[in-house]
Parts: sequence; structure tokens; C-alpha cells
Amino acid sequence: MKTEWLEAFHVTAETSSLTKASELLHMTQPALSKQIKNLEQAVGAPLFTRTTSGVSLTPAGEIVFKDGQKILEQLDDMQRKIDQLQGQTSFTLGSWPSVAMSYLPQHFANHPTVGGPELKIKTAHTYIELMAGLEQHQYDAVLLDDRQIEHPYPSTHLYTEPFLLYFHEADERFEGCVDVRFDQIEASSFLSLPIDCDSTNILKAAFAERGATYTVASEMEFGSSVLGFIRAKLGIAILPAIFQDGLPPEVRTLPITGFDVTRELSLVTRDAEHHQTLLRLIGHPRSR
Amino acid sequence: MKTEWLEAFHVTAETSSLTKASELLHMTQPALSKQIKNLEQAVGAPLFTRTTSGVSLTPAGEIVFKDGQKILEQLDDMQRKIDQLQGQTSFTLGSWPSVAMSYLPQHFANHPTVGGPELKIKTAHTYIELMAGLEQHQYDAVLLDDRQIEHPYPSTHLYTEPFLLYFHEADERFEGCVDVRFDQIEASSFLSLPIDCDSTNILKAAFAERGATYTVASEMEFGSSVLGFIRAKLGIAILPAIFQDGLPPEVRTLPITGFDVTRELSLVTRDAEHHQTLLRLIGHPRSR
DNA sequence: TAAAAATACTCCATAGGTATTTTAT
DNA sequence: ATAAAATACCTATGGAGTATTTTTA
Repeated sequence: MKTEWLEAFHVTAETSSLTKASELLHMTQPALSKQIKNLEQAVGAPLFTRTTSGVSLTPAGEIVFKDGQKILEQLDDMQRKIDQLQGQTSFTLGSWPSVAMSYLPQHFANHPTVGGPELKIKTAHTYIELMAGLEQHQYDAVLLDDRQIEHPYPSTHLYTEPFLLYFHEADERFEGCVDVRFDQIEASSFLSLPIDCDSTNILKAAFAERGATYTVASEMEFGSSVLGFIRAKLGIAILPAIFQDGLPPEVRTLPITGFDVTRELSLVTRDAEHHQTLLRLIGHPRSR
Repeated sequence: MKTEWLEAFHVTAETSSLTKASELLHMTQPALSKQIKNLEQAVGAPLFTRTTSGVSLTPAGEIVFKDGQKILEQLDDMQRKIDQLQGQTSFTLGSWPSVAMSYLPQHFANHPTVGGPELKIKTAHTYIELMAGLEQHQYDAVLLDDRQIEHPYPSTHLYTEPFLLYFHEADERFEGCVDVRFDQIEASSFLSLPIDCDSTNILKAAFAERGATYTVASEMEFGSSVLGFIRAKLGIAILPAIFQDGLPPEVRTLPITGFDVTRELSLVTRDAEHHQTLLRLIGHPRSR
């Protein structure tokens, strides 16, 4: 039995929905469906009754919900003891500001950290700075998109996100749309993150690949500034989906058809022996 | 993390040896080595110090030994509650006498059964009887070698064992040998299990394949009778390695080179939903 | 008929096996 | 030299993804 199944089951039970839980767990609904099925087969009893409006616990499910949680806590306790024994009391993590602002706090909060190693977070805009910092021992690990980077370090994929169009709800161009075609917006000027940051570089390359040019109306340091400008009806932007977290009320997003460009996030750790520890520390839901 | 790793780790810690533990767990030493390595990587600390005479626990290993055991017990508790809920209070298992005599009691003893379903064991000599009993609901599951059998039921391989030569220690033909060549013994007459039982059928086929004839001196119902006859210096026999368990003191065994014939044991369950439950019930060490 | 879960299928990673090498005594 | 563990390599199973179908309110 995999302890990940217990974790996945617990999240599913709390949300009463495979679909919702699969989003929280950063996996697809069929993958989660299979994990639950694996757990059900392992314990030899159905754990959920499936309905069209979600799932609810069977009597056996109630038992696994209670006892499974206890078991996960005991695993955490054991882990903390070992972490303390190992003596390393703090890890320094490098990441983009967007990740430091939403992914990390969101997952970090799920896990007890008292007694375990502390996590220090520093931010940078580009993979060049992050990888250099990793090599020079400024970071123990970094969070970035390492699809195009050759490096010798252990790496775990955390999630993949699409780029979305962010705009003001009163923008009549997108009124009532469920998506936008790329050719509708390719000629626009965009509010933009720093012109040399990783996500902007992905955008520039994707535009070039489609024979278009990414035109910048205004460049600003942080996503929240961009969102603030959009809120003030001062423009539109193309940003990774992560900025949907904590979106100002008047700002809306839409998928861009014909623009299947993604940003990935992976954890890259300098010392292989600490890789799992760091995965746990950032609260990666699939790392137990 | 797989709970199987905790189980494997615990057995290894108790025996202080990967090699010994791998035998108890019915897996190879490299496979166990990898499981331990997986666990060490998962918790982020070495659990054993390796020496040429075995392994011993590190401080982190001590923690996993204590806490891991608690966790496995809690998993067993949870499982028992679910089993009770499921209402099935007893399963009937069909197997060969040899398996009922050594494999089953040996593994069954490792696990607490109070409160869980009871296990009833019935024996038969041939896969024909066993499979017929399974189809006719006389057994919930059977233990047999299903390599040559087409059937629609879920099956889990438990172990593979070679055939060995069993003889009296005073037999001067095998004095000081570490193995026997097949051609040294192929013309002998053997003490034998029932002439139509599965293991004898494997032997007959293997002899035929090698252009020899399996000649029976005396045929008897149970392995312990055969061993008793050998003990009385009344003959030799070729039997599966399982009969080494509880070998009379004067009886010795040797591997037969040029005769790499094996008997397999698999659990075959009628209802897929009970397969894992039955694996646990017979104490299969890799089923948690 | 629309939302939710299950299934089919493909791809890659992992686990287990056999054969071999390394290591420490 | 020997015994024990680690490593290399191969194969098969399992997990995760995408696309699609089934189910039921």
C-alpha cells in the first residue's frame, strides 16, 4: 500500500469530489480515480459511494478517514524525529515571486513544521539566477521550469500550468466568451512581467513560433502590480494560471485557444539526500 | 512511501542481514536491497550501517524500527475493522498438503488474526481438484502452480522453488558433494509423492524432456512419509525445496545441476474483491 | 443534457529478477 | 579467499497522462 493513496483519499473525502481533490493534489481526475480504486482494492472494501454530484464515504471509508489520518500523523511524527536527528535545521529555497506568493504558502500550510527544519525562501526572476545560486550554495534547492536546462541535480515535477488571458470584467471584447483565439489578441500590447524573466521569455518564444511579436505596453516587477493595473482598466496581460489565486474581484481570465503554452514547476535539489526532505517541507501532496 | 518497505525493513532489522531477510520475504537479495534504499531515500537518512557480516541499525534506523512497527500495527488495526465490517467471517482455502504443512503455518503465525476473518484450510493433490473446487465454490481461493492453467481469476505469485535431491546423510554416493548432476541419478528409482499429484507430474514431464524416465520405487501420500522412508535409509527422492522445512536430522539435500525445474506457488482467488484480503490472511509478507 | 466519475489507451518510471562487481575481513 | 551487499542490466507491471465513454440527477 502506498501512503500517497491515504493522502489522496483524505483530500478526496474532505472535498467530496474527485475532480476538486484532483486539482488540490495537482493531478488529473482519472489518475486520482485510479489511486482511490487502488486503495479500495488494498483494503478490500469500497470507500466511497459515487454519485453524479460527487462522492461520499461508506462505513469502511469512515474508518479509513479516521484511522488513515492517524497513520499519516504518525508517519509525520517519525519523519520529524529523523529530520531532527539529521541535524540540518534549515533549508534555503529559491523560487519565482509568483510561486513564493501562492503555491508555497498554500501547500506549506497543510503540514506541521514545528520541530522540523525551517524553510527560508528567496526569490529571483530567472532560471539563470536560480541555477547559479544553487551551484554556489546560496540555495539548497530551487523551484523552476527545468525543461530546457541541462543539470545534474535530482528533479521532481510539481505541476504544469497554462498561460491565460487576464482582463477587466468590463472589457466588452471578451464579454460572454468561454475562450479567446490567439489571433484575436496577438497584435495587442500587454502589461508584462519583467522582460527578461522566465515566464516572459516563454511568452516571447511562443509568440515568435507563431509568427507574432509580444508587444509590451508596461513592464512591472510583480504579478500583483500587473493585476492591479488590469483592475484599474489599464490593459490586459498573459500570465501563468497561478495568478488566479487571489485575483482582484474585477479581473477575469480566459484560456487562449491555439496557444497551448505551459509553464512547469519542478523542485531541483543540490544534494540528492535532501530531495525527499525538501519535497515534504514544501508540502508536496504526493511526497508521503 | 510503500508500507511494504516498512515491513521489509523490519524483517531486515530483526535478522541483521539482507540475505536472510530476503529469504524470509521470499524475494531476492538485490530486490530487498533496493527496497531498503527506497525507504532510506524516502525518510532522507541511512537506516543501516552495512558491514561484511550483515547490517545494523543507525540512530535513524532505530526510530523507524520502533515507529514503523507502530504504524504497521495501526494499519493492521484499521484493516481488521474493515474486515469485520465486510461481514465475511471465514474464508476457505485449498492447497497442497506440503503448503498447508509449512508455508501456511509459517506465515500465518506472523500476523494477528483475532477479530479478523478465520481461515479454513483444505488440501488436495492436483490442480484439477483445486480449480474444480474453486469453480464450485468449495474454496474461496486456492494455492497452486497456475503457470500452465488458463483461468479468469486474479492470481498473485508467492514464490518459486527448485526441486532438490533428498537422501540419507550416510549415503556414500553423495558424500562431500555440493551438488549432483542429473545424469548421476536419472536412472535411479525414487520414493515418490502420489503418481498423479502436481509435483510428480512436473517431475515426469521434466524427465521426459531430458530423455529419461521417472522411475518410482514407492509411492506415498505425504512428503513426511517420503522423508521418513529416506530417514530409514530406504531410498532417495526428488522433492520441492519446501520439504527442507522440518527435515529429519539424518536427511540431507543437494541441488541437481542440469535440472533447473521449479514449482511455483500462486494465490488464485475466486472473487477479485477478496484477493488482497486473502493475501493478508495467509500473511503474504509483501501484501501490506 | 450536463456534470461527475469511469474506462481505454499510450508512455514512462519503478520494481523485481539474473548476473556480476565491489568491499571488508 | 570468502561472504555479504551493491550495482548493472533487462523485463514486466503500475502510475500518470489524454481522450473518450458511461452514468444519473
